[in-house]
Amino acid sequence: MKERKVPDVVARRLPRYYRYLDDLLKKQIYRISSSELSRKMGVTASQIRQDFNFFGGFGQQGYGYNVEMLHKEIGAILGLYSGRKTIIVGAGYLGHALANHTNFKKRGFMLVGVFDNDKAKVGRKISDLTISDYDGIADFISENQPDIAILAVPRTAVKSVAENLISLGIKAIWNFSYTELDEQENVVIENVHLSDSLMMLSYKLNALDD
Amino acid sequence: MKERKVPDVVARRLPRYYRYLDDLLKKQIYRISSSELSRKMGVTASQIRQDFNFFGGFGQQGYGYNVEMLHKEIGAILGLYSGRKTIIVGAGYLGHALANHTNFKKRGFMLVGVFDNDKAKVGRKISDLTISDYDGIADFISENQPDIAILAVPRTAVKSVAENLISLGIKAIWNFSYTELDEQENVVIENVHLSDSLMMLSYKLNALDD
DNA sequence: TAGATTGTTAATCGATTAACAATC
DNA sequence: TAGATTGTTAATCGATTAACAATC
Repeated sequence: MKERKVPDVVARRLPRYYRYLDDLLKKQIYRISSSELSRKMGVTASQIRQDFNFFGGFGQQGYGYNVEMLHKEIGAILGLYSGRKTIIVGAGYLGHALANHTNFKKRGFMLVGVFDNDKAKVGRKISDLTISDYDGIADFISENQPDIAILAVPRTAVKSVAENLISLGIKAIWNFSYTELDEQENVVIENVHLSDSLMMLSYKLNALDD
Repeated sequence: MKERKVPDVVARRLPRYYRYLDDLLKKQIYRISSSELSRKMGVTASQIRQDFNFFGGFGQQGYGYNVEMLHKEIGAILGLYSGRKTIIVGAGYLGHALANHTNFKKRGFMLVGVFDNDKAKVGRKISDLTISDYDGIADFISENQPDIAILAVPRTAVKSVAENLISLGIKAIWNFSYTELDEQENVVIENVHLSDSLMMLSYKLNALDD
């Protein structure tokens, strides 16, 4: 039951633990030891125990970990299943892909709106929602109070859209544009750089021949 | 001019350096010191110099770094601009989004084919390519010898498609499905877990209120 | 109880930062 | 040359691993 600040490196491992626990539940495995899990995940049992103990003792000596309980605890730490209202801004291919991302609902996020400034798109269906005009987003936000905005807009629009959303009360931005948004007081920014990932793949591919 | 093995943590910083150098060139800045760059990027100058020196001395005492040269060197380390032939498997929204990803071409990857097993999609245009039938992929690969495959297929199909592609000679897989592909001898796998990123955002949002 | 496995402390390893001599 | 800034070594810091006592 530690109160030390959680190192970033530990926090960033949580989603992966969560996925593996998901998997175990799907396979109806309800109990696991740190050493079994370490074999599955390719990390050390020591690291697993250290990591979990940043958040308190989830295990039991002589027994191991209860998968359901651990899954629930880590889900809670990650803030899942709290029904965060989420909107998507930008209904291009990426916006569509993200709207249809099934894990989304499964993780307890509530998609409540999709917006685009292209009048031709407004009114069309995306997943089970209707695309709304970006012009009306201020009213929508003040009425529905969503927390999270997913930005799938062209890079030229990102900065101004982000500023607008933040001024309207959005608390977290998941940004898929190449343009990196800077950290801000009281707003969570998560920049996804798909091209970084592709460059790493390329790097590893290059290294393969050495 | 070191020959030490490059730590993973250093390699994973390269794409970010590359992006910042891109930016500098766009702003017509052709010379920069480690301390200026450190201010821009929010890292220490020491780290920047250490990182670059894993790959050899790119700078000049008393002067700093030549941005164009550094950009080119890091690009080469990342294996960019080598015209790697790339195919996309799965022409859903995500496949479309990735095909239209402009950075893609800009980084020197050549998109040479898009495949889907849905006959209704075959023949349609995506970016400047025509969607081909997945049934013909073996012939295509043996003829064109692409290196990289981007997998944007449903999770149920990932494992079998990946195995098939590898057996046909694909050297690298950029996998967007939830199902994680395991490392393999002589094949580069890069798993993109979008939901991990969303979970981290959620975690940080949760932590905001503490 | 005996066996198993955690929680936690201590040891090791590696990464980051600081400092400065080399040199453009 | 004098000033600036790198490349690199040494010091510090933090993360990972090992070990084991606590305990279910």
